Amino acid sequence: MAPPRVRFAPSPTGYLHIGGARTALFNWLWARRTGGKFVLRIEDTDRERSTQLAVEAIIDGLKWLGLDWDEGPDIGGPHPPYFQTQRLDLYKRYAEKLIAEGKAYACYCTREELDVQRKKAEAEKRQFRYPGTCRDKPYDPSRPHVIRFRVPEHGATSWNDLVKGVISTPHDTLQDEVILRGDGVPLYNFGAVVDDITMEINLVGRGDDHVNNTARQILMYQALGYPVPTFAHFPMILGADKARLSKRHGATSVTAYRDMGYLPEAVLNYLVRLGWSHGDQEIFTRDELVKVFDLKDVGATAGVFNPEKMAWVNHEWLKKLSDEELARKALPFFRKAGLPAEDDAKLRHVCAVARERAKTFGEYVQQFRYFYAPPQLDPKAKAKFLTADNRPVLQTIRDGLAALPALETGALEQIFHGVAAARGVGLGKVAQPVRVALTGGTASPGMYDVIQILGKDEALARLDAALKTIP
RNA sequence: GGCCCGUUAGUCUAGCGGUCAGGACGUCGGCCUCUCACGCCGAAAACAUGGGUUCAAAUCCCGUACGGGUCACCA
Repeated sequence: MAPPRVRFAPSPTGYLHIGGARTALFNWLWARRTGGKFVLRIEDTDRERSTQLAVEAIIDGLKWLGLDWDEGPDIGGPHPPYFQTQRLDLYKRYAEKLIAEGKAYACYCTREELDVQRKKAEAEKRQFRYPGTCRDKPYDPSRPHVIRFRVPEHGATSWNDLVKGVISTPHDTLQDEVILRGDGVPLYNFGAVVDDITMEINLVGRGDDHVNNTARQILMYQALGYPVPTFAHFPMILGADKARLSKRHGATSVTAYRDMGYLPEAVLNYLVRLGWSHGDQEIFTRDELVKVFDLKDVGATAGVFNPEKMAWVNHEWLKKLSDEELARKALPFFRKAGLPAEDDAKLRHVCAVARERAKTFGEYVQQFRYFYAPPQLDPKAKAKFLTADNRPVLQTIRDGLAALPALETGALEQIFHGVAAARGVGLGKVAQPVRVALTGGTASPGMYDVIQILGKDEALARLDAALKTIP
């Protein structure tokens, strides 16, 4: 069998959506797995909504995820161009071929006329379908017209969907749909078919929402005299309320997750598990996926996007990175928050303690900004721990620290344990007041780490500041 | 509403006629412990429903309910 040629064909009407990213991922994986080709095509025939900005956003998103294409915009390929609006003559040629063979025809009905009929049908609670008014009218290119595809009136078209099995669509649910607008721009079903034919796409993997387009497209392949590709329809991604995932469910763009401090490996990993599985395995590297991914293992049921699990996956990936990698990747997030972080030993130490405690770089900044900015004193923590009773504890720790030549863990241990022993209390009684003084709150990494990260001067300054708040 | 697709714990899923229905996120409890987190141990939690077929059904068939998709000179 010829190596698969698959494609991702987004319409540039917005950013790269989570759902689109997964569609791209499944196609990409299949191509990489089988040694096939992955083609990127921009379906920009909706001129009202398509923008150059969106094209760039989508390309950015794909690149960030590491989903590289073998043919497409900016790199070209054997079947250019890769923007539909630059292929208009092609659609026209194919449409004329259909007209010449009586498989398509010009329709002179105006939008207004059709709207009237549609309204009437609606009023009568009838299903409106184009009645074939112009089916047998002679072709007069000089009159304003659209081109309609002639659909067989009887019978049904079926195909064996790679993920859903056999699906059949009765022809009487179809209509002679418009394939070319008055201005010569193709409609989705026709444009996609002509492009998939000319780009030699032999496996079409796309979202579930295209199932109802498939029969008409198959009819077009047949009318045009080309082999019908294999189809695979991936289940939808839903929001928590089981409605199709949309903005109101929260962040749905891939780049939003990038900006929140997710790793592309993690986003990919989470997405691939939504609708696909490989035994009990949860964490996959890209290379592993390329080895084991199979379209046959894609499930048929829609899945709910679960941000908590995605965060968990990201955490798993973050935990694998070295302190150096972590620091390098986290740096921009601290900077963006206006914090004076540098790619230095301090940041590496911050990341070392953050690694087990935060799931995204966004959380790194949120949870550990006190390493780079004055602590925000939590009133409840202050009331409980920055008390007159604890003054001697803070003072002793402060003096012990001040006398220390270097902030070695062993030395810090000695100070803290010494104070605890002298007062006959547990370490917690000593550490908590200090923690509040140093970080502003009652939850933080271990005290020795915190002190080492802050450095002697800053630690002393914060202890002094805390002592001043105690009457 | 017509047509199409789907239905295993709150969520993602394994299962492909005989399993104590497995794993993961989340939740709860415990251990560890200077707090938090990590880690480890443990718990609760699912085959939508009614009929068939079969010695045997989460697995096959039909109905019902529920959910989703789609019905444009959008994609």
